[in-house]
Amino acid sequence: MKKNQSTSQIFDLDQFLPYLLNQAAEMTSQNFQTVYRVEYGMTRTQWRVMANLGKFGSMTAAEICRLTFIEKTKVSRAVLALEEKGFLRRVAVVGDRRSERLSLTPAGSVAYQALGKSAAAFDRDLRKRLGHAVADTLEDVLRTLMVNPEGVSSSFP
Amino acid sequence: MKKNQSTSQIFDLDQFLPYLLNQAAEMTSQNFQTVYRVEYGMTRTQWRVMANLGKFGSMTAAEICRLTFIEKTKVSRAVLALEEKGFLRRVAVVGDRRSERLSLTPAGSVAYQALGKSAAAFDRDLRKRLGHAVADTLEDVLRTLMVNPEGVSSSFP
DNA sequence: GAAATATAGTTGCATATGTAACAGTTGCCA
DNA sequence: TGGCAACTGTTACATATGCAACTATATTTC
Repeated sequence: MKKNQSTSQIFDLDQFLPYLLNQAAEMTSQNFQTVYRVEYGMTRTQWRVMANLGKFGSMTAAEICRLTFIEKTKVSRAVLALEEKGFLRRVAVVGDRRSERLSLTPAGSVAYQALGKSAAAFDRDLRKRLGHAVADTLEDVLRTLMVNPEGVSSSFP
Repeated sequence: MKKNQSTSQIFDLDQFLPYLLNQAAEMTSQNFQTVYRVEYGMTRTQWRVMANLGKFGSMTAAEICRLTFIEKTKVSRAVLALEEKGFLRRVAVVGDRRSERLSLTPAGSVAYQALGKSAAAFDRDLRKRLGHAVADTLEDVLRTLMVNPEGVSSSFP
């Protein structure tokens, strides 16, 4: 691998936040993936949807979209898949026949608890490797970022 | 959206680093995506590969994999696509006939410069929205994380 | 209160991706 | 040397995803 000296650097990848975040996300997710995949035949999207339902109890698909930044078609299909596995149920929303309130079934909750336990163990392991100070800082910053999403998706390009 | 009080929380999504990183990555990447997609018909993977070649001048596919945590088949296909667009060329490595040294063609460099310019603008915009202090902290931590990947992919599960 | 506009969610189709299996090459070491 | 393990990169096939278009329902606006 040879460093490129020729071009005047307008742009340095190492400072590009979306890129850094992608790397980090990929790096940290890659191993946990095998847990929900081999044990429950779930995809990342399905796990993410399940985790949100586990946390919030019940939500509509649109709420999941807004909260997770996952595309609505991806959510739609994840919901269908989770329903077919018997992990999720839909209940009509009174007063709005467009949307449905989603929640985990008992079986879904059991799976969520089990996965959650693995996830917690994975997270502890990860934090140990990163160092607790770094991990805590990272968590704070990411949470700040999550809390202020308003501007992020607005004006570009 | 109704908060779930019933289950004793073994696991809180808000503290799960891989999840937070995924959200953040998705959130920040979503808009920039349209730039390389509509202007060059490129995918995220292709852009990531190109950006690395732009930065490092020349690398093998395996080096890209190690550096970016992108799967080798994904890299393989991105390389093929970039080659077909005329953005990338392969040169045999002397002394090892398994691998090829990859680099951008002049056309590829031009595209990279243009995308880099857009990316830099996007990043400035993002940092402004996050606040510079937060953005700088985030960058530092992510870079720290990148520099110490050794442990991350090792022991779990 | 009718028409225009916005929203929730799904579907069709092309494309991208993941996993496993593979071919070819190299390194090791007995 | 020979043979086995490790490595680089590609391919096959099933699955997941992205985008646009669509249905159905709500909301706004005049």
